[in-house]
Amino acid sequence: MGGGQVVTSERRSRVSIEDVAAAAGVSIGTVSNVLNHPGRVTTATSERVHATIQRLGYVRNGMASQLRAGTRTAVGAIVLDIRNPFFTEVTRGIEDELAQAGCTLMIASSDGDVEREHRFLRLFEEHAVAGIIVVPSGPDAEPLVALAKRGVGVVVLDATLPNLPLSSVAVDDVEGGRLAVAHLLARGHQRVHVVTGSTEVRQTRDRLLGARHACADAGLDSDETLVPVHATTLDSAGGEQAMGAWVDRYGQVPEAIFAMNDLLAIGVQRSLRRRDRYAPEHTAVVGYDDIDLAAELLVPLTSVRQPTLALGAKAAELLVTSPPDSPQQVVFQPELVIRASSTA
Amino acid sequence: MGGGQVVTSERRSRVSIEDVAAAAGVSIGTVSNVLNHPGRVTTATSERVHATIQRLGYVRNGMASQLRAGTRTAVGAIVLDIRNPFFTEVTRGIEDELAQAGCTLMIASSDGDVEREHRFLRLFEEHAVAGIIVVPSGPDAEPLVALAKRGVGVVVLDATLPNLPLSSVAVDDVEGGRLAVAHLLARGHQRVHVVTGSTEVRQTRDRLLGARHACADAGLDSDETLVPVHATTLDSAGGEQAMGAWVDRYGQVPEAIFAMNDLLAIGVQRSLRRRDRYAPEHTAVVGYDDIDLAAELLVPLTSVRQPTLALGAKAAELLVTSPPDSPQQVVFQPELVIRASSTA
DNA sequence: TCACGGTTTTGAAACGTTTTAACGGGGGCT
DNA sequence: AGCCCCCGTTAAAACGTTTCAAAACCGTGA
Repeated sequence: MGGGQVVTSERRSRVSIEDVAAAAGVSIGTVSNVLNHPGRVTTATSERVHATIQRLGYVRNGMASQLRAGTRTAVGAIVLDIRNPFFTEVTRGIEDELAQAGCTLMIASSDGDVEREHRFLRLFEEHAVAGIIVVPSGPDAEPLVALAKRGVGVVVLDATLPNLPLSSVAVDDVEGGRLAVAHLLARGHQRVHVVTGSTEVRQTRDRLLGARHACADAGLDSDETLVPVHATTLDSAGGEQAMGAWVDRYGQVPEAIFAMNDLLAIGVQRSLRRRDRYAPEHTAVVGYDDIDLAAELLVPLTSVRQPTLALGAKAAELLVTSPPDSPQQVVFQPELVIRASSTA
Repeated sequence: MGGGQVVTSERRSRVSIEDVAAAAGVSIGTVSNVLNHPGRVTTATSERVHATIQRLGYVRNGMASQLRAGTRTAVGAIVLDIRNPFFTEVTRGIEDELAQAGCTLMIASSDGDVEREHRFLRLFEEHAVAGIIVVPSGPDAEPLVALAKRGVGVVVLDATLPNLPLSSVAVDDVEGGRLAVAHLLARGHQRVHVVTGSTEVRQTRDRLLGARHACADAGLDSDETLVPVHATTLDSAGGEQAMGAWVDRYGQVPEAIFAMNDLLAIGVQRSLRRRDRYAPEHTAVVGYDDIDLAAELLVPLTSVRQPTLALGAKAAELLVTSPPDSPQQVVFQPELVIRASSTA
């Protein structure tokens, strides 16, 4: 052997377990044992094999390995928008928890597009992930149930599907919406403009419902009090565009605005500012998520805080531990963080 | 058939191509053909097979498929910090470009930890990705070269490794550092405190070098002009901690600060503000990356803008198109965006 | 010396696909 | 009628592992 590794410059096919076995003068099974059951093998052979592996630069083919052993170690996560700090923070919570179980996370962004979500679901399933943590883009949970039926672990994140056999982790969005709007009403505002994305998304619907509860609690007619403003995307550009269009159309600025997330709220602030129409003392803005930077914006943003890390960690925990036939539903409570944008 | 799908509640093993073949009354090969070479098969059988697939809820096992066919469709990306908007933006650029090639992206965050980076490199290689786009955490590129030698596509992102056989995409960080510090010096500052992460990271070293060039251009001794302040993490918490410790120790506030990224800069602003020592007219701050929110901070942040989307897209393009034996190195130019944090 | 228990090692089967070469059955052509 | 060729289909080999039953080994006690 000695010096044989120069021949390895063969670019084509990766070196396989068979090559290692041949070079080390043992059988394929032994090499496999060295890798997977170190106890079953003499330290002498173990060392020899390890040396050979090193020398040839062998790397186990995970496809084949998983195909045969059925071990699934990767977990997929589908979030609504990877650029939203809320989701990356949640992602962090998931990853930390998964690391303890020896799993790794691959992340995909559905951009709120049901089509894309389905594509990624299929992709992950084809790649035989151990499980999928998904923030649903639409109300139709049927594909998820089917997925679970086929034996893939599924945890629904940031949504509750009460009468379905799926584990889920969520924050009480009805309460969040109520907190936000109750705050605005308590400060004497008569009318609240609500900047939303698609109302297909459950978060939006629940927060709107909470907003209506707040109106009812204050003895107001919610249909008169709440005015929807529709944004096409859920990021700052979407908020800017939506509020800008509204202002341009009606020639005035709302007295109170509740945005479905902080990025939208920031977009709202931006659009008013660009038009020289932003006076925090005349226009109250409340966001949602309480992203890290909310406190340090030009006008610090009042926002509904969600326990992001805990949310992600719990989702991962459920995925890893909970038996598929007894799904569990966890709901966290949100918290209102009051800052200058609503109290100037 | 009708109603037969209820029996599918068989929880255990997923339905395989063999089951479909049996149920449809054709051979395994034919089912495979229906899936992969629709042209080779009669529309009649095709329809029958498709119906069966639908009925049984068959999903192709990607592991086995890739094992046999060698088709690799997934691409891995390892970034320094997934919570940094700069990287998620780059990620978006990658994904958009990859989508055109029919590939999908899985993302991992190394947190600047060489150990973690290696783990993910190994993981991706084991999962037989088509290629890996990596933002290196350390100066040692040897593992990457070895990886490329083994036939995995590798593109180095946000780093240039001139004398190595790897494609890379980067922004001229020397120029970026020069721009930032030249701006501060031009505004009459005598001393610039530079908030850095690990100097192992090339970005840091290059930007420091650029900073020194700026000093030289201004006829100043860079060792006297530039004062390093070390942060342990590259996020806002790291910046806050580092600058806070510095201020507490020396009892004064620097006149000019150049932070290695915007999150650090925001942390710096936060730490000064928390101590009631932040007066933008007395302390100039310049960040790096020009994240989306930089313009809308309490004190809008002067920053060095990098072409994030183009960066990601180019990396993906190189990965997909460039032949492994003729690596290509692309360098973009940064741009200084001046705001109130340095000109109050 | 031999049978024996225990540890290492081996060979072959299996995982679920894709692929290739062989196969059979119709036309169209002579 | 016979031949050939083409098209759709099939059986079997291959992909790179893990696993499991069986074989080889090794020192021991009889």
